[in-house]
Amino acid sequence: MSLHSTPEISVNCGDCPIRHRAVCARCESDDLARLESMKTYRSYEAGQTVIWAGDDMDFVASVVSGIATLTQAMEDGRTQMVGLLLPSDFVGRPGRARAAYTVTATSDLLMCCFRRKPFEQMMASTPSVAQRLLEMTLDELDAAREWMLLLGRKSAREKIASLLAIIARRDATLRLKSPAGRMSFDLPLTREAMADYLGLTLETVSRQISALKRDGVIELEGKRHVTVPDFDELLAEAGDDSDGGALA
Amino acid sequence: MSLHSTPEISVNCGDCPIRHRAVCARCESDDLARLESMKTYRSYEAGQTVIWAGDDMDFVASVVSGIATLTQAMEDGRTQMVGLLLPSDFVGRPGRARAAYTVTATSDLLMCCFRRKPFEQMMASTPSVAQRLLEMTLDELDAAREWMLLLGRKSAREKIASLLAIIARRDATLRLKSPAGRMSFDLPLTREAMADYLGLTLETVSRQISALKRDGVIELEGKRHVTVPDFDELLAEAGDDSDGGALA
DNA sequence: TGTCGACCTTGATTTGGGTCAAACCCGGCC
DNA sequence: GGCCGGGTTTGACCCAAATCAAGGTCGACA
Repeated sequence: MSLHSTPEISVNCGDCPIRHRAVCARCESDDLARLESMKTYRSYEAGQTVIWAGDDMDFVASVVSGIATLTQAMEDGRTQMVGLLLPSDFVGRPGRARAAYTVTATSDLLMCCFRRKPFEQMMASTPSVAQRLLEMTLDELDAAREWMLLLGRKSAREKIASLLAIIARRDATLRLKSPAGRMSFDLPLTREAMADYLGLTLETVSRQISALKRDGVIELEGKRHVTVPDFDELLAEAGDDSDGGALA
Repeated sequence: MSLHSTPEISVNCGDCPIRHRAVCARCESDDLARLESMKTYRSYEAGQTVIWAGDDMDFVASVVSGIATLTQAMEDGRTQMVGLLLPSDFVGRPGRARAAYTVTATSDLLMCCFRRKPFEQMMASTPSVAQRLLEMTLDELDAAREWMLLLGRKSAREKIASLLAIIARRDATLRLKSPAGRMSFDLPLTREAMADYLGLTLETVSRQISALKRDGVIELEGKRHVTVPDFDELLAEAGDDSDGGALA
């Protein structure tokens, strides 16, 4: 759709900010050169749809910067977010042309896209790419299972606390700190997107955020900036203390 | 725990019923020989726990026959099933010793176990094993995402209909038929296990099954044998007609 | 043959979160 | 400055599913 390619951007893979975490993390210089020959950057504005579920996709991609979501919808319009894509996360499935989920840019988004066919050939011949992708997929599966516990068994308040803990933890990781004590961060999602993530309505999300604020579990500046006075208390509210909950 | 090894069983891999679907599906005869040197069979009785979340696991395994579940629990006892393991499904994660989920045998269960270390070495050196495992993991991730939509957005009646459709579809696959028209099958799960799968209570499961029966969407003989007069009607009740919903 | 214990069903009641509706906040733009 | 619109909050009410509480069914086993 209305994507505007940005051929002017052309980072050298060696300088790429996601070099050490993305699907290419284990590649040596000759593999990188091969990847470089099949890559293109594409950028999307906040709110734009990257691909619609059911559409054909002639590429697979890594998120370089920004945030995207994977969502699934029922015919009557109910939607559920099934993936939250952060920098270094992988989009698309080698061997499958048709997109299974709708991908939407939640913030401004830059993706590093690889043409499908050459990428698939490389997967077959270069074990390091397949091995890295396996590792990333196993991590995503763990995160999906954590998320299933949240969707199936947690209360609205626990769901909100869990989401805030996930975001706080990720934010800490980016700043190379460990999550503890007093922390503050911006919410990268609207109330509606949070509701889609958590299997709630946006009104319930709003009410529970207000309740957590009233109870002193969080503080708010504006609608998007959150301060957590005590991370452990937030974890207790989330229903899992000593938890290694993953991200996307 | 109280697992009784069954060294007497020692199927030749070539004759194995899951030979063409399991993690070894793509192996040639020399790879198979190598796998054979690291494998042991273990069997469990219905109801036995195979591994507790948090325990160390010195093996990875394939389900040969029977059904097992992966479940996750909160401290207060709430539990959510996060995986349903059918013959050919893989258990464990290469590179990780500590089990992330509790694995329980739902029926009598036979597993083909590979010692971790040799299996991991083989993963590194034999691309066909890693590639097959990647494919299986991607399928599981798709199934997990389908399941997330179910948990987050479907009504109790839709959840039950979805589960019945999944079981019916799997059963048809095993009999090499395509799911359509009148079908009948046994439920491999208790009401409680279904509730854990669907994020419901067992009372709600029971009530909704009764309601579907009352409405003629299903017929019951005893408590476990189900007949679906019209598979398309069941799919409509599940909230997704033209759906390719995967299994485990 | 009786009874024990899983497993399941059904009823009465409660409640958490959904729905509907109104209003607020705030940045952008005329 | 006033208006507009997306995002958000809050309130009143309702309903689907949870909870609490009996009972029923049936196979196993003494």
